[in-house]
Amino acid sequence: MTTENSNPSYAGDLPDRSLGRKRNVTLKDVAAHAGVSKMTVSMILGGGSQSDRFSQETRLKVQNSARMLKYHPSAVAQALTRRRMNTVGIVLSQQFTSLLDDPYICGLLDGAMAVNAARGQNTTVFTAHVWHDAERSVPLFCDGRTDGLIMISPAIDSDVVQSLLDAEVPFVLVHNEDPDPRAASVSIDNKTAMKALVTHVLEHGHTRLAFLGGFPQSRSATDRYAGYCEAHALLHIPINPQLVSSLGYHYDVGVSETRRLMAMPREAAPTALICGCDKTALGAAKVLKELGFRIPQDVSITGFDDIPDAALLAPGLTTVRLPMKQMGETAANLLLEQIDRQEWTGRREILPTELVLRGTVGPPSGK
Amino acid sequence: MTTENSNPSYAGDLPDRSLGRKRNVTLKDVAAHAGVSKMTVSMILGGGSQSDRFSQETRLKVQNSARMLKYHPSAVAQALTRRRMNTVGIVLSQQFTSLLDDPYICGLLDGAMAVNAARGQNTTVFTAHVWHDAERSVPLFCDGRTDGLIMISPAIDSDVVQSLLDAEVPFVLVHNEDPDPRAASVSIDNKTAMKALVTHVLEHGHTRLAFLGGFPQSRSATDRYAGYCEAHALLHIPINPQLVSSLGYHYDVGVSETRRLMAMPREAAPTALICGCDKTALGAAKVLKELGFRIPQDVSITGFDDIPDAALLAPGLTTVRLPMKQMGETAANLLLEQIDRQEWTGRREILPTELVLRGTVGPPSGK
DNA sequence: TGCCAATATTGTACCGGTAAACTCGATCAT
DNA sequence: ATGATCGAGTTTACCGGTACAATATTGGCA
Repeated sequence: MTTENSNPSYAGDLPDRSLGRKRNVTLKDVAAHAGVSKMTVSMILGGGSQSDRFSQETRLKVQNSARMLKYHPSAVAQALTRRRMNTVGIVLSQQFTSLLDDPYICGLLDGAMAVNAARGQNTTVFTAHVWHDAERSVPLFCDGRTDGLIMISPAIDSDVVQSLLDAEVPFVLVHNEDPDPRAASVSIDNKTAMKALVTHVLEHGHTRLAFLGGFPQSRSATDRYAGYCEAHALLHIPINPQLVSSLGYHYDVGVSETRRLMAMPREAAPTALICGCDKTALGAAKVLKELGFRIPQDVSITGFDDIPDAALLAPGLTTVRLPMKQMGETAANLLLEQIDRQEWTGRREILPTELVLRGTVGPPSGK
Repeated sequence: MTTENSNPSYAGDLPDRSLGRKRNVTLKDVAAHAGVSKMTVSMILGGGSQSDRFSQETRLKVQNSARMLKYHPSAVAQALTRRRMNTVGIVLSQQFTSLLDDPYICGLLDGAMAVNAARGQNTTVFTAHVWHDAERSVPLFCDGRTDGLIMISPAIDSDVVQSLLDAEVPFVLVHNEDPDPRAASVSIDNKTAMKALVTHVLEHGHTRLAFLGGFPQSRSATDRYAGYCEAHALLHIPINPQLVSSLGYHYDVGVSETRRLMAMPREAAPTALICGCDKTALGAAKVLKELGFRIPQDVSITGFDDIPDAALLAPGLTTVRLPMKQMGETAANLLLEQIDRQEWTGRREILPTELVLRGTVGPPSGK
């Protein structure tokens, strides 16, 4: 008799007559509906070992009520007590539209998300429209909506880094040109990669290799240039400064520089074009074809990045593949470790790249 | 004398000796440091009209303390009381990597984010890896970390939509093939767009237009096909079913179908290729060139979407531009309206597209 | 002198959860 | 018989903020 009167005082489906605000179903509602206390519900639905402590009967009662009322726990309330949102933020320094020019970022995001998911963390992505404006973006990063950040950007205002450091928010810099040594970071080894690529070209017998580099302010650009130089030094081949430029990573640069270079007298013109990135290479290839040069019979050409279009070029572009996915994974692991251990490291990871040999490099013409 | 002893009992810079957990600076800390109550701090830092009620002196004192202690309000705690996170979630149905194949999504994101920012809302982006798995993703959407959602996907499991509806989470479907009528949605007018494009081609005098469409399960594909048909009907030109296929929106489909079509006898082969999307058109164009057909002198060709590569084709691809940015803006506005008014509409917005006439359409050869 | 309004500030009760200690009856070993 | 242990929940006190009502303090004015 006494055991029969469960759900005694619950009023039934309340249609929420508080006109204005929307009321969510809370633990308390479920508790009332099931005729138990809040804690009981919390522990049972919270899952894990906690729910073993309750009788089968109670457990079912609670689970039923939760289902009936369509209860969803509030991540916000949970985060408040647990001091943990179980969410990692990824910050992009660009608008999404310009992601199009930086396709590898997507691979990076996928890698990071996969690791987060595997470790039970959610991922959210922000873009810092007003990147330079620390006032605007930093609060967003420090307000507890994420437990840590993966910051993807070649350049970050030192103010922002300082704020993050001050706020003791765990974070990892990815693809940063010159990361703050106090922060964890993940980068690639531009110099070694370019050195290997240029060596590969030199070994085909070329001696006049043009270099269409990025802006000299950019660390990655100078590193790549250093790789170009080292490869030449290694094989004792002199560099002709006239063949070296540093006008940025753009399709149009490939176009204009190639026009300039190929207008040089036959015996001075380069027989190979080392482009700072694939987009430049694509621009260069287009001009080469227009001018009637065959690739690689007349002129060899290389890129850097391995964007999707690189494989579609005919012949396929010989280039360097960046380990995007692996960078994302490394960053996520590095971050989650910091979060779990509650200690900030300045560890710097530098990942190796991979040479992708396709069809745009061959021996120089006449050999 | 009495006014002089402010900050009486505050202990100074506490180095947080609670070993384990990280303690954030809270309102209480600032209050103690400034020698006022929590409420005073909350109201002053909360800004707006509230802070006028306090004396200049108190205000400065509080602001100073906040700055010294590097106080950042907890978005989580604020959200709990305000019942509002001031954050809009954008859900992508794909991995980021495949964003590369869908460049227009980026424009969409930018448009939505711009509106959100202008209306004082933050934006966060999720991807639903396990899209079909409602169990996994729905909790994330209903747990209060966002105030509403913009769901970008051609197809959404009806379970998910139902859950969202049940949870009374405001949301807008974007780019959805066949949106639930109870939900707000933003789409484009595929049929009208394709009709205009095909009419444009027919008006050049073509009579054999191949159609390389998407899968017939997809609403957008059937709509585009309907546009193709209507244009023919309007100009009283019969359709040859042999020239129509529906093998999906892929580069490779463009390649293989074009090979098939152009192998037909001269007087049966199409003089124009209407491709379901730009990628297909790019594949088709490549084959056409390989086979020695000139565009548009021998064969005309059209795309759909206006991806960046479309403009780089030589000659530039005649295609249809989707109003990506505007879609994002519309979606965001629709969503924020729902959030503000706390009422869910099933309003459906259908946005017009724009014809982009470049160089791949001309009169059929022989005319 | 005393009362009211305006000014400046504080106390209290939540928001929706969770950790940890506590209750209460039943079972168990001694 | 008797305290100890155990099973099955419940109570209390927060987490870090905000809304609202309550409380000093001051000055003006009849």
